[in-house]
Amino acid sequence: MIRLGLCCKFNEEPIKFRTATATHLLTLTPAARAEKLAGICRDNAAALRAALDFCSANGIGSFRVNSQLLPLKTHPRAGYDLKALPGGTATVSAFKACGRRAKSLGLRLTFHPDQFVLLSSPAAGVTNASLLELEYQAEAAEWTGADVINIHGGGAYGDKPAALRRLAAALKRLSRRARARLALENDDRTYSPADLLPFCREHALPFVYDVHHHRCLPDGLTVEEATRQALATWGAREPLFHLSSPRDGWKGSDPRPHHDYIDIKDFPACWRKLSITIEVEAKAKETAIARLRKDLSI
DNA sequence: AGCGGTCAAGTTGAT
DNA sequence: ATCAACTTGACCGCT
Repeated sequence: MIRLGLCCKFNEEPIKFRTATATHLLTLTPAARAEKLAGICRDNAAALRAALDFCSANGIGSFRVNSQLLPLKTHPRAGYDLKALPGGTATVSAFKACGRRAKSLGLRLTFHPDQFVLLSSPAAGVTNASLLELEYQAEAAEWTGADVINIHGGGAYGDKPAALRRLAAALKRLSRRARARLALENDDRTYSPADLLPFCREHALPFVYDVHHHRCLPDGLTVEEATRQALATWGAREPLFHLSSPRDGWKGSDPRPHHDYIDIKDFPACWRKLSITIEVEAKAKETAIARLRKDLSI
């Protein structure tokens, strides 16, 4: 019933995704730069394949793909087209093979663009860069069969309704494949479930419910009520939720940093019998999922 | 092999 | 003013 999801990387299992820095790449000749990027992308396709097989063999039903799968893909000066890199066509094929592999294993894949992807920003440059990044991730999602690209509401800029209006306008600029995968998640600073659920209903966007963020930024909704409303935004699709525990406990000075493991007391009782994906945001990664499976007896 | 400085990007709130 | 936090420390040049 419950599908547990691993986020981006491994704790003990030696599967690594590579990246690169723009500063270094820009010191290289164009040919050397292309070779370097080609090698990283090829290795990352192999790492993704290994990640899928590991998840399948270890009771992990979902894997979140790192935004740096194709590092610096949309960087203004170091950006590139994978197909134009040496061996790029074969690497695209390798990503598509990952998609077939995930499907045959029954694994769900997701993307979670990082904090710089903001569709509510008043700065046109920020929005444009965000749209470009979302289109890159949508293409990678299409290759690999990922069905969700999950982002936050972004900043409030002193006027939350105005920020949400800009977000709504930006949605119209997305391609079909990006728009069809987009989901919105509550954060722990600015956008609570109560802020985003009406917006998601209005724009037919699924809502990714992060219960840790909700406990850090409460809004009057109970966990049960937020859960119920979040489920409804997914229609026939499998809902996606997030779970983590506070590093220093709920009475610590800052409840937001994530713990290595999930404290089973933080697992909402009302989630137990749902058919959902729960992405486990615990720093001990697959080790934490193994422990949580034990605690849940699944 | 190991160490330390560095790394594309935005926004918020605690210090 | 600085800094940590956010899905994640990893890369790179030097010794």
